[in-house]
Amino acid sequence: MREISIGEAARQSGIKVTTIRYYEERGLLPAPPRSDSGRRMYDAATVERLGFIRHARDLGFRLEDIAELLALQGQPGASCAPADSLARRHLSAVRARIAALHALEMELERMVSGCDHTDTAHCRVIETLSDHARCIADHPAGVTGELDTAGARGAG
Amino acid sequence: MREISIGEAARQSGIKVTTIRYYEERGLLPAPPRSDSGRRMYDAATVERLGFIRHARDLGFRLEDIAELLALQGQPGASCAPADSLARRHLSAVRARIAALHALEMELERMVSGCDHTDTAHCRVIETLSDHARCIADHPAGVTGELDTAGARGAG
DNA sequence: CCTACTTTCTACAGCGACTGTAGAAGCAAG
DNA sequence: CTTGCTTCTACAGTCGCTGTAGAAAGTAGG
Repeated sequence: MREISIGEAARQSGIKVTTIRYYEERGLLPAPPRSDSGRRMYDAATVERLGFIRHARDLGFRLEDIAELLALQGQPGASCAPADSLARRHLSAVRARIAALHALEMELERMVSGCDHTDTAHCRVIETLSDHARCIADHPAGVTGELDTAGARGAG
Repeated sequence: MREISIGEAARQSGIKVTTIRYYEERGLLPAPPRSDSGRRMYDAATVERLGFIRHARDLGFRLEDIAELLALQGQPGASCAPADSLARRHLSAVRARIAALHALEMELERMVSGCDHTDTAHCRVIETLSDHARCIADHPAGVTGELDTAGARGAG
């Protein structure tokens, strides 16, 4: 199974053609050999690598971190401490994000459940937003802003 | 208290000067009158409006939705159904996001807890990523990709 | 008045991870 | 040959800002 086209690689990995090219540009994939007419020709190993990337992306890792994980994967003798540490840091970020979203969830719940659906002059939603008394806005969680796009991938 | 400078408005609302200008550009704020030398002069009502925006942003509403909420706020007789519906949709998005992040959290937990810290050849983290057997990657939650930046604001 | 510092102004580039567009070329089938 | 799909490059757009550059205007102290 040599000579896999970019379209075929996309089908096998579940990553779009344009995204594959983007990963190459960002250094996550080596520049592959080209056909006479200039088309990218991939091998099975590269498609494997794409699977690794997809899985890591689905877990919300950033491309920069994925590059590091790929590098670690390539050195079979090295300590796995960096990979472990990276994953743990990411887990912390995910948890912080969940906590922050829980706070939002609660305030949003209070907002919509308290609305009696008459008109905007008495709308709880508008009222809540207009009233900037202290609420989550004043202690905006310890979220570092790191984790943002996890899980937002389309189902293809 | 007429003639509030942009810097003063920023201080009072907790929104940065550059962000206020950005909101104006995006149509969330009306273009304010200018001083002789061309500087923006705000009034108390606009600072109130900024407070509304900040609160809504802290709750994770998108600027486009905030513009709609602001418009609704401005028509005291209108039905609050659109605002209510918007808030409910947003709450659903937040919940979906939490669910997706919970799935990530669990897989990340399995990953880091199973790692025995020897070397990358046996690292559970690397292994898990390399093995693209079915997992969350294959049923990537019903997250629409809508909600992403909520709560990621700095503590200023 | 002069200097130094701060604020404000405009306009544009950059972030992250893509997605979409435009226009050209290659390739396979009818 | 034509049609239609794939691939190519290069660049703009998404979202909600943030940062930069360079200029002008304001404020405080000497």
